[in-house]
Amino acid sequence: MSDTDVSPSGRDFIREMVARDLAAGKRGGRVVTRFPPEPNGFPHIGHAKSICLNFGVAQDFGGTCHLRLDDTNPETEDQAYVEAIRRDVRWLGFDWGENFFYASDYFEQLYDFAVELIRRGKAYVCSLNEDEIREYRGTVTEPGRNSPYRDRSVEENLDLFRRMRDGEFPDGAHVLRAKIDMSAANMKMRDPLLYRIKRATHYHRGDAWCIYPMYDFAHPLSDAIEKITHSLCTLEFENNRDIYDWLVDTLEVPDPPRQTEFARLNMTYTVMSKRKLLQLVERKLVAGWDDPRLPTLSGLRRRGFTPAAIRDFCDRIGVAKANSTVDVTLLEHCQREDLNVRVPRVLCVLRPVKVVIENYPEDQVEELDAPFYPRDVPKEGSRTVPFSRVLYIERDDFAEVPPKGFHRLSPGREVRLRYAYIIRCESVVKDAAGEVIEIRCTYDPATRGGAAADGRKVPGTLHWVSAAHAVPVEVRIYDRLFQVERPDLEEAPFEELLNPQSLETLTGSLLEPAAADPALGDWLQFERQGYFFRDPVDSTPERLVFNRTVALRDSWAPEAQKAAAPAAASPAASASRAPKPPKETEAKAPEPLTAEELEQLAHLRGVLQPVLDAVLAAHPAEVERYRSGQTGILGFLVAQVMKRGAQPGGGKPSPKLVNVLLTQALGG
RNA sequence: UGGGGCGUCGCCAAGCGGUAAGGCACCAGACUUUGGAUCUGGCACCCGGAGGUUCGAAUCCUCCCGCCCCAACCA
Repeated sequence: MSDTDVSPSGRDFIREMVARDLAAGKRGGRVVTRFPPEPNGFPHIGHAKSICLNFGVAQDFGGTCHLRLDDTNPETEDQAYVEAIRRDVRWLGFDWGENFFYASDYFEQLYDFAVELIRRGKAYVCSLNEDEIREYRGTVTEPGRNSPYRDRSVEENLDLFRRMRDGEFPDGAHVLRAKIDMSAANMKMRDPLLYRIKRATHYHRGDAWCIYPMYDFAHPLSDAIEKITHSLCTLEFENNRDIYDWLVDTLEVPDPPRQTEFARLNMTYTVMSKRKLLQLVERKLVAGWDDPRLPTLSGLRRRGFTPAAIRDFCDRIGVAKANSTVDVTLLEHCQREDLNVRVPRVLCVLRPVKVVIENYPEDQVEELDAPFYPRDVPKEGSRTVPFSRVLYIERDDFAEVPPKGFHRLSPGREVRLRYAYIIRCESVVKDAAGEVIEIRCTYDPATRGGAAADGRKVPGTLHWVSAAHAVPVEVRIYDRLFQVERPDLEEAPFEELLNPQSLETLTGSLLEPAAADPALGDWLQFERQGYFFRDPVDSTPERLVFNRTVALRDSWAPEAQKAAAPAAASPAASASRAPKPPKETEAKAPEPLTAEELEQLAHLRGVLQPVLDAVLAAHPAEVERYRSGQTGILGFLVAQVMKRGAQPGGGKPSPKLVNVLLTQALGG
């Protein structure tokens, strides 16, 4: 990208900052970012925000973005997570090229940095135990006390640190600490720990090390090693920035990277913390990391969410510093928008009820033409659907006693079967329990294809399948995992918060035969239902399994609610939305003009009259709005006059006087 | 409580002293062989609150209120 893209107002405050840095000639015009996950869990959509940001900023400014595993704690990390991270970043559509790194590959350099810190008298080996360290740290309101080991000589520190590395001491015997300030107001600066002794096998380095650097030490220096220019992280690291700066400055790292924080993503009806996700998986409240109800990228992928939709979502939520929780309906909207324009429509009856067309010949089968796409989707393609005497329609599409506003089938009413015929319900057959098990209908042979030749209006169109031709499939209807909007704010156990309807498995669904063809692709829209994705794990040619990615918008659902609970709709709800009285614009006592100003005013009026007239003439709408009481717009008009009204002498007119003149001109 | 950050529509979010963008959600209507899609219109006289500066304040100043983060040998 060229310099012309360095605009003062970017898409977000981070891009603005990068643009400013570039414009100021900082960092030799380079932009290098990094996505630095710890491989201790599966990436989720919150990570996607960070991935899109880091790779996106690099892309926008012609820079590069590294993928670096921040693997400094061997106890929680695993190679399996590394694979998941690599796969998911790639799946999202980003490419780190050659720039794939492990912080653990820097352990030797990091060790050297630590030695250098000791040499400069800026780090020491502390032999307090964990509890003592905590105690010496003080509290948020009281300063800490210096460790008794703080003044060890450089030689002693060098020797001890060397022996820590050599494995001469048991775990926890010593730590390396930065020598900063035990009374710092920022708790993070009270001699933070840099290294701890930990005999654990590292998934990547094996047993090569028994001391491991802490995040606060490893992260900034890994950034420095990779010559990162902009280190973007989430808000909870704001306090850590002081250490970051202290380290790169104390070690005199050339052209040091700088850290900038942004708000992490939260989303309604789900949890995002690794701890809670892990808990859901371990307690088997979900089927695994790739459970389609989880916000993990593997879960979303299995559910049928697409990289394009997730990237679009990340674009739309923005990047800012305010903690926020994004409405999951935005994600759903992005997904529908992506699939709408490219997915074939087919007919699938999720919960079937039998329909017999009494006047349709027993053994007749017709092949009816049906396009895959509606007229507003610019794609071609069609198939035929078999029609016969015995069909199935959706159970919900029939009501013996139709609620108000019901457009579907009920006794005596007509309805259109999509691409087929208009039928009328003549009677129903019930079982012993009184449940409708069969709907008896007649069809109108003159309506083949679904069009009523006589122009008669049919209120509803239903999806259907032919009993003899339909393919049985399994359909998994996924819904929000939690029934509360903000589960992260609740203290109740998961069991009470989870949505019992988050998964409904339908084993008796019936798919039209042509739709079983895998050549149609992995995504299908089941008309009037939603977008579905062939389950990549359980679906086989013999037993098709579809996951509902997202339902279609349903403008009947809210109506149906009202119809079901008519008494609940009280007019009281609307009362609170009564029109507010217009705010009293306190007519500030017009500040009296001085005699001098009065004199100027007369003069100004003479000079400015043409300008005033021109401005008022040029902005009739604004004038109208002013006259109708929207007086705030006066500022706009003043600005217009100021712009055009440079006086002959060159000086700008006094805005105060322009204000007065305008007010008068407007009839004030 | 000391320090750091943040408060603009139900949810996100622009705004950088001169007419409160946009999206999602919601509501109404048009169109419709998906109660889908699309289109049109409606949704903040007001920016956490109170003062102040200014011709003019969401933007500047002062005070106050609320929320988040920090006292792991986690990241």
